[in-house]
Amino acid sequence: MKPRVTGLDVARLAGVSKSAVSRVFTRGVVSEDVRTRVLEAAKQLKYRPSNTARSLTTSQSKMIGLAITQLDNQFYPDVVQRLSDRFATEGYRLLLFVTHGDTDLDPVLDELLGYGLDAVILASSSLTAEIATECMSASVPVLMFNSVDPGGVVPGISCDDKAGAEIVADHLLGLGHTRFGIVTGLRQSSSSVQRTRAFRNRILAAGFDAPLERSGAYTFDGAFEAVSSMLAESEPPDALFCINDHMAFAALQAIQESGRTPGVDISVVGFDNVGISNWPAFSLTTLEQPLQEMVEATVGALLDAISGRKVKLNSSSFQGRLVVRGSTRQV
Amino acid sequence: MKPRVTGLDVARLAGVSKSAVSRVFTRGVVSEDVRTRVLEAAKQLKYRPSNTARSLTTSQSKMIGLAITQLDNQFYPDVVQRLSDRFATEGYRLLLFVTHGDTDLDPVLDELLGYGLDAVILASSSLTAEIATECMSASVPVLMFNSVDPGGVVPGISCDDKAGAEIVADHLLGLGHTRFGIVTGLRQSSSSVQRTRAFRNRILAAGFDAPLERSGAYTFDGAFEAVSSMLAESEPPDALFCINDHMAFAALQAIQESGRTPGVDISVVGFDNVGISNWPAFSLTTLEQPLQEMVEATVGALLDAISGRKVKLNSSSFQGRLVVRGSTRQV
DNA sequence: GTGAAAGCGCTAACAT
DNA sequence: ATGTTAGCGCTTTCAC
Repeated sequence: MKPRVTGLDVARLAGVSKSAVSRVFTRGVVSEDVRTRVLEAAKQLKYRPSNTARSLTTSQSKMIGLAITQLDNQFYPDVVQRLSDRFATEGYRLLLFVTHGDTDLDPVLDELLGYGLDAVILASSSLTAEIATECMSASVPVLMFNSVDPGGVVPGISCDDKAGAEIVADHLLGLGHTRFGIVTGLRQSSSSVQRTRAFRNRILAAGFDAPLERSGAYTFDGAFEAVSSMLAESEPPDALFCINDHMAFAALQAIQESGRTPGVDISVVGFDNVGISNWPAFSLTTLEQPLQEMVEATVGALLDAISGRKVKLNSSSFQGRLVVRGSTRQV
Repeated sequence: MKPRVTGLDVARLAGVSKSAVSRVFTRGVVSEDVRTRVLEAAKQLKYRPSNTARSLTTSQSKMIGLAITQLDNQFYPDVVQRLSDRFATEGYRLLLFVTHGDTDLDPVLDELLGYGLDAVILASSSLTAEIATECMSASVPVLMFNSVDPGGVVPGISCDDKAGAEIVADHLLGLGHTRFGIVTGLRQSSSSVQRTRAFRNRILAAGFDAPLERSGAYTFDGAFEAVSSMLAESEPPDALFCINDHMAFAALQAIQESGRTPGVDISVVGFDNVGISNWPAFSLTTLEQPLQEMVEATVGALLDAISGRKVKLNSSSFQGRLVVRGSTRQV
């Protein structure tokens, strides 16, 4: 239980003042002489400035809050990884708030605000609006990731769901499919709603029956169930659009289990292009989200907001691209 | 840019002193009357104690550092999720340090120590020893997760690799297999080394040739390559032990691509029992790590260390159990 | 039970 | 360029 090494210790050893030490570690103006002496003393003492104390004076914690769900959907670990990487190079770290459907929001809120985060990213489809407005009123920059605020007040970075779903529909239509099904996510999820609507409209506009719709609730089991039930219909779809890859994997397996072959008897398209989509076992045709671009935009926007360069964040959406693999009928 | 609401603001509104407010929010001794008035004022002002300021006085940040790699291996997101959940209920949050093979350690180290973390968990096979000793010398409790320090100085929570690998070997032996292969991880990874050694020894002890060994470098592609090359041998193995599930999935697919059927022509066993192991597409026989127990132990130990109840942490390992599925030959 | 005062380790004016 | 000073928002003796 040795007492913490403080800036004062370093100052004394280097024969300078506290402020000199501070300046060295904040890239302030210092003579080369002092700098080296301080650095030397610091190394000797193994001194590191306390981020906590620094936060108190600068009111910059160098921490970004990340609220996220569903780490079993590979899309999210990927998001975490990339956000963490980009922010790390900017000197920020992510403080994690993994939420569940049944998480009570209030305490989380208290915490979020209590930690003095420099910004908050909401990458979970639920619990967004409430927390977001609280953050905004506490003037903490907030951004939604991969979903958009229906109320239009919380800025968000997302994929162009409408355009993406239309590309998917067009692809399926182009393949000559005639009976469509769609596996949706959660009702409160903007992306699920958008993608579903856009897909449906496109199919209708092409003169076909409205797609069969079933919710997979964003879970593997839910989607498996949904697809199995669709396949049991008298006239099952010959083309399936799954709102995300995670559920598409379930679809693929439900189809196989029913004795059909994906890409032959029935086409399946996902959304995200997560890492395992290209595994031979799946070879999933999917609409790729430009994840790195989205992350880049998120980091950029938040950094702007933190530095005060740009007070008001605005939403932006990015265009995905279709990655055609074996799960859709070959022409 | 409204100024932060401070405890003093609440005190004034409630007509009490700063200390009274503090006591209310730290479960100190306060009269019921004061408590309600303070709470009332706090709510009205939307006051939350600053965790930063609190940290400075208490030297408890309520944050745990988590260093981790390989978020594309589902095992780790699962670890993150569970650790986050358990710690959250104890009032702690995880600060994330996602590292890569090429990450430069020094800056990460500075940060780790700078943030004033209450404890650190090292769940990445690399970069462990160096950081760990630094933490220990700064008297920050450290624990390795899912790997053990070869030097024996850093305490760790892990699965009993030796026992696990032996169970796997025995199972394969019991199935009547005769030619074995093993897909290893990284040389610097203790679990890889332990599992490999124990498996090999068991096979040798049973009177068979030493297993073919190939490194998959913990990556999908690496493992795919490794297995493909094994299958191209003149006498390919009829049973494969993959050091972890992530690589076992690659093995399964490499086998399929070679025209063979896992569970029929060749048995495959993994290690971890990650969420997708039971997906029909894989149906992977695997040695399940008692993850929740391990997490429980980690949280418990760290909490003890933080509170000072127990100064010296010790290592412990947990017994896994074999989950038999379709990827191994049916008897 | 409550308030006053000291101080956690740092940064940022302000002097010099 | 460097040192002095005054806090940042909180907890915690210490008196009362």
